[in-house]
Amino acid sequence: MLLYRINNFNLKQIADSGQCFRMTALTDTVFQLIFKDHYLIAEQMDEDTIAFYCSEDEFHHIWSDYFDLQYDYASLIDALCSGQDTFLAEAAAYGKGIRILKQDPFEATISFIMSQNKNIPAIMKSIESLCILFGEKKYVSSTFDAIELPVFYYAFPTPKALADADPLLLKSTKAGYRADYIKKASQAVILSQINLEALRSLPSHEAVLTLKSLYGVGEKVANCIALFGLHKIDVFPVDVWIQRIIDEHYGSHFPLELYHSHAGIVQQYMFYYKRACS
DNA sequence: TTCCAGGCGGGGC
DNA sequence: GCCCCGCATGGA
Repeated sequence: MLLYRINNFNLKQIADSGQCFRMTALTDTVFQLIFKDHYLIAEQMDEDTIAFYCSEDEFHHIWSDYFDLQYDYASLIDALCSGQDTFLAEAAAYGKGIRILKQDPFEATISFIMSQNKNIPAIMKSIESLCILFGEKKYVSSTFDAIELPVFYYAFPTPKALADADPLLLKSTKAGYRADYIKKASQAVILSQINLEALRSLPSHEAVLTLKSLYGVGEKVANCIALFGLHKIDVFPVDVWIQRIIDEHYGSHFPLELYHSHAGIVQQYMFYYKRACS
């Protein structure tokens, strides 16, 4: 176990922010998280202290980067809270513990294809079902005082597992019409028609354009993959919630140019605040 | 029960 | 380019 002091980091807000679908609450303050084939339990000890139940080595090599611990969120929040935009000031103050996770690009691709036209609880169920049916079963080796760990968990499926998936079994995850999108996107990865890792080195708009070449990936899903799977924090995904905010608070035009390099983080505060308060 | 959900592809203009 | 429709299915 490793105690880490950091500001602007709230596990519950991150888990509820709709950017990842495999982080769940075990208690009010304890959360479990699966990233690729890694399993983590973390606990919010107080506002500025997190307990990571893993080795120091695993923390430094995996979770420190995954949670974006190096980025200075405080400066951004201070700027938003003291700015002219009252809606954004409220949103940033409300969601000040959110961080943009550095998720796996393939996992983000499949997860956000699955997400289309579903609500967040339904997405989480479908993703978990997908992992149980097509992911590798892993066993948890560590034990911790006072926290009861599951005996095993399922890693996110590999591209090959989903490319070869039986269509009926895939549809049993409640993927519905998205099942075909998931299978074709996975096949594109297997056949090297797209190299998701290589997109990291491209400018955001080119990465988004390439992602949209996947069948079933449109503007919104491509933006989410870029933001959460490639950590392109300048992209600004517009879903029905964000569109509603823009219509209600900005006269149907959001001044994106004011936020350029970190528009994706701003978007997350807006999304989280609007959903929590509706 | 009805409406809505982190939308997309396709077809008609 | 824009608009509209159908799509599967669970949550609220």
